[in-house]
Amino acid sequence: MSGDHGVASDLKRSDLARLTGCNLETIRYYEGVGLMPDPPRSPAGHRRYGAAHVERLGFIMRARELGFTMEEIRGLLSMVDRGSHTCAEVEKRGRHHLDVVRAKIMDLQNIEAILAETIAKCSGSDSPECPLLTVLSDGTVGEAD
Amino acid sequence: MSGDHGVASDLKRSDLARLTGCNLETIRYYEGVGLMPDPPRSPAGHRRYGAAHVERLGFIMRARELGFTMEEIRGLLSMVDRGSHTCAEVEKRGRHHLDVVRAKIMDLQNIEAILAETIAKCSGSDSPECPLLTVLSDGTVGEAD
DNA sequence: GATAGGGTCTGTAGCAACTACAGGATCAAG
DNA sequence: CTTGATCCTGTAGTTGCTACAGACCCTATC
Repeated sequence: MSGDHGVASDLKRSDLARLTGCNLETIRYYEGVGLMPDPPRSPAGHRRYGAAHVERLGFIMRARELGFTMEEIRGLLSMVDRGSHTCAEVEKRGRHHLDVVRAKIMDLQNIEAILAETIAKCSGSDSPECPLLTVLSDGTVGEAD
Repeated sequence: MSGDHGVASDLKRSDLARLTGCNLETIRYYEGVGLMPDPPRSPAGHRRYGAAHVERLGFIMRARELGFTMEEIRGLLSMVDRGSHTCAEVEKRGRHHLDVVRAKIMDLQNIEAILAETIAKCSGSDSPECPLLTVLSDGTVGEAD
């Protein structure tokens, strides 16, 4: 090997998958939807990746972990690709996403409260009477305790 | 009209949709996947619903609002249909679902914390330097403040 | 009785965001 | 040179709907 500098620049798809933790097939999917660039190919047509691909896929995966949608990621990446990004714009998009995340948390907390409250009233017996079924049947939450 | 008793028992699909707030097409979908029974038909083949259908669809929609999956709802409904349900069993399933909901909340709260912490460091300027982009590029959260 | 406009019927395609397979080509080791 | 692993492509499946096309039917009006 000539010059082992951390990340080699002749990676197979499976190498990229292993290095990033991304699913093998998902790499091809991201290529198909335009999030990852079409990589160079070996003479036999096999994809060859380099350090830049590792970085880009890492970016995508971290964005996914933070719950960004593919459209949002596409937007962020294309700004960066064009070099036209500013902290102000990125922050704006980040805040929007944060709002969405907070809204989802609140939805789930509502659900959590109703479930917890209802289940707390369950007898756990063999009776067919069940507060949870009542809530589902009637929509009556927290009434007539 | 002969005897207007609250909910008529000769409802069209659009009536059922209106009464339950369910989307028109979704009713057909629930029928297709077996959550709703095949309703009786008018001579011309049009679906005719009654009070029992309104109740059942209401059950399904409330369960969906609480985040139950279709498989979970299918399980609950088939227990009730067979009359083989007990509060103990329903509670067990409810608690399992509650665990899932709580896990989702925790995931989202993690995301929320990282996003909020990172965005708080944004300058909001026209500079291309951006803490959020740094996090996405490097995965370095909350380091070197 | 004819017609215009709605509603209903069926099957099917589309959405997000992947994941998994089938069937063939290619590579790397023994 | 053969074997098994990996790679290639295209396509279908997942969850839970939603929406459309094109054909039928129902009701009201003239």
